[in-house]
Amino acid sequence: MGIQERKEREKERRRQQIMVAAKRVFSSKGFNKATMEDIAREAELSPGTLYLYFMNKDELYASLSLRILHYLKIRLEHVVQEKGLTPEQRITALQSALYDVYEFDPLILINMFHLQSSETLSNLSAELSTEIQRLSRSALRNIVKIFKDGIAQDAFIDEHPVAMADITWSLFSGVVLWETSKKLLNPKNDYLKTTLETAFKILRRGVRKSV
Amino acid sequence: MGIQERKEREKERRRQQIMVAAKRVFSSKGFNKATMEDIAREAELSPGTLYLYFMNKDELYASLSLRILHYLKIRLEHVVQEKGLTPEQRITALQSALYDVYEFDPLILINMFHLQSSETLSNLSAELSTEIQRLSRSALRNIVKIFKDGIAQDAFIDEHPVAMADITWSLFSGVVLWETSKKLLNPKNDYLKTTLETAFKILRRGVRKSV
Amino acid sequence: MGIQERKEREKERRRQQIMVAAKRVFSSKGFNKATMEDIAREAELSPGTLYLYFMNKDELYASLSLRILHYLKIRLEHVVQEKGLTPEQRITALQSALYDVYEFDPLILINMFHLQSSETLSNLSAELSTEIQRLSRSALRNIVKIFKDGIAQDAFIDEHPVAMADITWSLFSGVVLWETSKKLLNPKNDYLKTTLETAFKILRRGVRKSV
Amino acid sequence: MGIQERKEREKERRRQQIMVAAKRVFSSKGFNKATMEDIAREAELSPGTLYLYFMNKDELYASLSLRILHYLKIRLEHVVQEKGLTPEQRITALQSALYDVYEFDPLILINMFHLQSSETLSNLSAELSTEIQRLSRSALRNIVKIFKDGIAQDAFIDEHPVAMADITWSLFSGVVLWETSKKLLNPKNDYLKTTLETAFKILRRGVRKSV
DNA sequence: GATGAATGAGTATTCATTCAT
DNA sequence: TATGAATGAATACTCATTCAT
Repeated sequence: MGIQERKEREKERRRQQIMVAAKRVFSSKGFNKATMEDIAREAELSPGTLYLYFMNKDELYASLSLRILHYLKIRLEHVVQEKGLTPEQRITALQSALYDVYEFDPLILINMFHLQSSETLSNLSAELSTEIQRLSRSALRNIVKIFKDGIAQDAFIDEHPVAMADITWSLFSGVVLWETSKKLLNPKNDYLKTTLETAFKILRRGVRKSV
Repeated sequence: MGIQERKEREKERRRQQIMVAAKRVFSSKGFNKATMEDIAREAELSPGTLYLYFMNKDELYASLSLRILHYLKIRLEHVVQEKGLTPEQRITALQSALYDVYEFDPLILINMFHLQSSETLSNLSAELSTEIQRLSRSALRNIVKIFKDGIAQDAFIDEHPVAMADITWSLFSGVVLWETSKKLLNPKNDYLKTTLETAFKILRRGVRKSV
Repeated sequence: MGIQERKEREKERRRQQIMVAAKRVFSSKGFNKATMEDIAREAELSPGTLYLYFMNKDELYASLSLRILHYLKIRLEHVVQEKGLTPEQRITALQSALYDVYEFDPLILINMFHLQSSETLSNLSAELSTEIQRLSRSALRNIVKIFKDGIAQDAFIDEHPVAMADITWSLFSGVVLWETSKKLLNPKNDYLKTTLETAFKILRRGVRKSV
Repeated sequence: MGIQERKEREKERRRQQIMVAAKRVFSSKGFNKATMEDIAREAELSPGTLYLYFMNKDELYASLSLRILHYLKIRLEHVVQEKGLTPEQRITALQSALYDVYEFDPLILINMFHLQSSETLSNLSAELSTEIQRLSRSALRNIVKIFKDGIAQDAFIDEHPVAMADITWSLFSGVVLWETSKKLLNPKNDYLKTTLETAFKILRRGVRKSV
């Protein structure tokens, strides 16, 4: 391992350390109320150091989304590559993958949904912004593939598969947002998992080609 | 018309004037970047005057959500009261009502979805917060009714109708958020309406009781 | 009674109404935290009306001092005019008069002490400012007289009587301020009356010409 | 000197720098009209920096009182510890100590008297508020001791020594307030020192046990 | 006279970011 | 690299005062 590479690794480790701290702080205080000093304290670093690894607060925030998008990408690739599944089984696998993504980092996922249509995108470096879009697209493409295959195998109705992927993703994020908000107001309300199951059950029935 | 009533009306007109201005400013700048002074300027009033009609920035913001929730409530009541519709037709009517709500005020609707799982709820006056919840619940109850009736008439599968209502609402908000965010990144992407149609088509098929 | 005079009286009555309200509000909130609207509400008038009777907040505040200074003036005149008192008895009568002034309006008296060396004097109308000084001087002159007489009758030591009057007034206001502040911190501490008695006892002994 | 200690010193120096500036500004403009920006400018610092050393405006203000109370405490300890003084000489030493305190910082002392019965106490940190009370009490206790000793030595009349200490302190603060306010109105009036001397002369005579 | 809605100048405080060490 | 003290721009909110009715 060259010295260059070692440095690279060390730098990456630091980035991770900061992101872990940022995740905790953003999750508990929300983006606006979380201060850079909060994050620095949580990471046991000084505020100045954060700026050696991230251009600004927005970019630090966005990098968290990146992390979960990475995980999403990988999980969806697995779903598509899994062998021997019927199209409907593959949707079930997709559902399960999405739920894993939710569990990987529930609060960041929700923040990410916020980020998507928000005021923050303009502050990001072009690089980061591109990367986020690349990952999102890759994820969506894999979902599209599931529907395409289903249609090709005459298992699914012949709707536009891109739209069907969008709908699936919308359904997932909508349920997560809505159930989370209900739970915020009333912590006893924890039906996310069963609601998600019912949602996908309806989805599967809705796209299934009846004979 | 008594003098009391006239004043009441005048006051309500002022509130509307401010809300219209606030809507424009919040829509174009987002909540955080919009300043009270921006809104005052847009409303051709002084900053102080805003505080005669709204306790603080959060409350002004939330009152915009209230307005659209009122509209939602009324629209959904109509859907439920409409005579002579089959359960599936009623879902179609629901879809169309929801789309109207979206058109009534697209940006505020989206902001409201954001608001739901956000940091802002604590600053609201108890009164306003209660009102928001009351309207949301009333809206949901009407959607539940559609599914209950459908099940009672043996037209829909026998899933928990509350969950089905949640899913419908999630589907709607998810599609609106997702399509809007795609459109933000690429303004040519305007598939919201058709995506929503496909989504509800799948939904109707998904809940339909096959013979 | 001419119409002019009736108007004059009506106006004076209104001023009193406002001053009573102002006294309550200033006493409970202090000068800075009391708003003109608070006072208007307490007086069951509109804010604008206050400005028909008082030039501004400072002047309204100062007029309260005026009221207590009037009372002080009258009380001290009585002390000096009372017949057949020895010089020491007259100091006792003075003490009792001052205590009455304190009771006439405890909080305003304290506020008045504040006013005297404060930032507020410049805003007052020349008229009001002059009046306040006129009354203060008249009060002090009467105290001076007591000491002058005592010296003339060879009952008091031959110190500068103006200084002795200043000291008496200082002693009174100092005790009131100090005991009040102690009572603020610990409401059970209510020794003002007895402390004042001891103070004047010492004063009498201090100025008495020993044989 | 450790690095820790050096930092501590540097920090204390900064606090002093700010307090010196604050004193100037508060003295010339009064509490309400002095802005934090004024003070920052006077201290040649930015407004934000002030908040690194003081929680808020009230606390900065109160810290000035603290400074003079420290001085008072030390001066009174000396008076009590001084050897070989008769009780009356000790009162004279007390008078001279109090006058030193006045000269140490005339305007802040006066502000402190104002503060005592004012609206400001609630905003202070518990810590600061406690410290102020602790110092005040310590000061008073030493004055009490002088009178107790005088009584014990049969030099002073047998009045309650706590009351006598309160009266002494009241006399001092009353004279300072009153003479200062007279001087404000008429700058030629500068009799504070002689009035204070007369006041203490009367006090000494008043508490002296005549044979 | 009386009103009270509207004004708008005024300010304490926060916090992302920088930069000398 | 890392620090953390210093920065200073930015802003929600208040309230004495005015003036059209």
